[in-house]
Amino acid sequence: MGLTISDVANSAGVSTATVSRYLNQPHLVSPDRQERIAKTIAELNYVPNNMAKALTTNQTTTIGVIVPDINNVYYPPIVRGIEDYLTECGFVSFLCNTDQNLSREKRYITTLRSQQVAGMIFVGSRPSNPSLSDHLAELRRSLPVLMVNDDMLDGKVSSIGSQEAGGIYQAIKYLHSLGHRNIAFISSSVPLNTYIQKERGFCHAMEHLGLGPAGQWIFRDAKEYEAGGFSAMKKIMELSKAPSAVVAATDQMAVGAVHALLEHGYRMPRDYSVVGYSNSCISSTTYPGITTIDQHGYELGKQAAQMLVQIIHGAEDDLSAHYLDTKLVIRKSSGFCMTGE
Amino acid sequence: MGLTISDVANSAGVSTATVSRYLNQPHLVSPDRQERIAKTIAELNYVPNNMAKALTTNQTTTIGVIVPDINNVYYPPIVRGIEDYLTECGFVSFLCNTDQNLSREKRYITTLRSQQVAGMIFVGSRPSNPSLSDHLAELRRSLPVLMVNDDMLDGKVSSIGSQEAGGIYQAIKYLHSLGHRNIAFISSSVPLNTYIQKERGFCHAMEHLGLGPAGQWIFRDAKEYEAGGFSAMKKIMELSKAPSAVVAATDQMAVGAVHALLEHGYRMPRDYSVVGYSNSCISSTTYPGITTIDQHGYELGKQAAQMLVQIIHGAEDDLSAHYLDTKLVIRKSSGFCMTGE
DNA sequence: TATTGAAATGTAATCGCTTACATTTGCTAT
DNA sequence: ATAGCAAATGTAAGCGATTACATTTCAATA
Repeated sequence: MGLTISDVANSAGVSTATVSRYLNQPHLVSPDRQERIAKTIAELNYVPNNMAKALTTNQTTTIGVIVPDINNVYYPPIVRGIEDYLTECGFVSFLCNTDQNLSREKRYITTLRSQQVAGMIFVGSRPSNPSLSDHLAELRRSLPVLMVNDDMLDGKVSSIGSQEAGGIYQAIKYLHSLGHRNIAFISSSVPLNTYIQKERGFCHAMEHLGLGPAGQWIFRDAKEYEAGGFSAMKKIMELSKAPSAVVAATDQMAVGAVHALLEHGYRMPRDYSVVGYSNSCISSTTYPGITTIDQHGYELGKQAAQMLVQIIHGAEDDLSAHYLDTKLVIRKSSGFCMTGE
Repeated sequence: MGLTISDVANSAGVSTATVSRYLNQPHLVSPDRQERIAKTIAELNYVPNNMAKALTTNQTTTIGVIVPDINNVYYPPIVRGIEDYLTECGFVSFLCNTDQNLSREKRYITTLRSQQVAGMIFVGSRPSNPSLSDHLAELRRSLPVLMVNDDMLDGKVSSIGSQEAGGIYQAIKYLHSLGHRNIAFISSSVPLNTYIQKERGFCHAMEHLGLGPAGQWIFRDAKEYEAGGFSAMKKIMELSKAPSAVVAATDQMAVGAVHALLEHGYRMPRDYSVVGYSNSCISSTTYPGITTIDQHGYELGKQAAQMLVQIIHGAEDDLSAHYLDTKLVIRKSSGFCMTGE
């Protein structure tokens, strides 16, 4: 505890500079001293003080990871992907939960800046009002920043995400191929870019397939998650012209919808087909398993970390936006349309 | 970017010492200078360099949080609880995933030590071979350390956990009250303390209730999680003397068991009652919802962080082990025993 | 008015490390 | 033998903060 580089230097009978070189550029140290220093370090159980190193070199190997809520099934795979890649590269990550609360986010940014983080990754869709993200564009001017699952600051902050609109399109096309024609979309009125994107994908798909106008089929609830899906589904069931299939903007909403259906005695996929989004763990643990659009969260996180590290190493053509393809995962909540028309 | 305290001092026409005092002990600075310094800091958007502070004061406000896998539904609530409390106290947390891999854990410990963390929290049950945790007892000698959900180093490292044996006892008592007499327990042969504890709770309960000997009713699978529960349940269904209820050591195993039952056409709670452990998100999103033992993960995390902060501030009667009470959460997977005997 | 002491401020050493620059060592080429 | 050079090592300044100690300020008291 509290050993310093000069303790090691003294013990090994060399100068601090030599120890430091051994630690950072071993090839500059003669083999015999390398051995002596190595032995001393092991004996003393010396661990370099990274604070001092950071202070001299003016750079750290810490990254801030800002996430709405690690408790939301959506994020753990992404965070895990980020962490795994960063660890591989010798970085450590600070985890911060904002609950989508702007002032919490700003407070964290200040804290992370004072920690001299080498960069920050913002995970999750952002408010659709772009000015609520101005501070990120500003931040980007002095620090490597990357956004995951939101590209709305295009041209200002690099990002990576999944093809959300495309994923929903995929879902609709799949349902269409099963014979479904009346397809509802469960979204939320919470003003986040992700809902806008997915609704857009829904509208495009419906219109391309000649199932439009799509607007009438979009149901937005003020709540997100299960509760939102549940009450949106209740409204849908009351419609005189009921759809045979429902796509939800998130797996959680899909779960809520499924519960509403089960509660009414409906069965899937006989009476309704339900499709979610993200292939989070809950879509496979529910009964029936929910068909969903896999957004490859873990991979998303890994690539995000990779991009950030590239930016940090200055080896990037700067601003870019990458998109991962989504993949349809078929489970038991969806099937052929049984509504004879 | 890169502003220092002397930039602020110059700008404000005071010495660095005064600025530093303003930042740390404002009452030592006259009101007029406070105002001037505040204004300068705001104008310049100065953020103190915590590396430098850490170096001089020889203490940081960072905590290492070591978790097996943030992607496992068991941990996010705990981590979130930890993070929330730490944030409240002005700390930041490093998140580290070990996958129960000892060398990963040790590597992280070294990294965290070099980051001069003020303390570490180890989340999750540890291997039942106590010598695999010797390094934690050792670590504790030079650093505040706390364990969550494992108390096997009693007397060496403080800990907080849930009453695992008691929780299982609660579950058995509940099933007994519903008329169940033949109750199986799904555990894992992975050598973790948590399984040992829970099996112990199971045996106690069964014997106290006169349902023993309990050993014959314990089914251990080599796998954990859904897969383990699934195959354990398959074996249970093959028994000539089938139980009417099953308790699983984790919610994931319970989910696996439920799937196995559904696959065989059994219905819950008519044919089988199933109970899980931890009240993780999946126990409420499955169908039917799974009766489970709530271990209050979020609260556990909060109190863990609180204990660690106390240890850091030296305000603790040192080594202690706290246990949160568990709570039975009844859902649709359990009910009266329907097996006429 | 001179003295005193508390309050406010400043000066400068220090934390542990890196690194530019200086020095030493040990060859090679003349 | 010796200049010349590369490799290995050492010396010491500096990173941005804190803080012990020194100094200044100024109001209260004699």
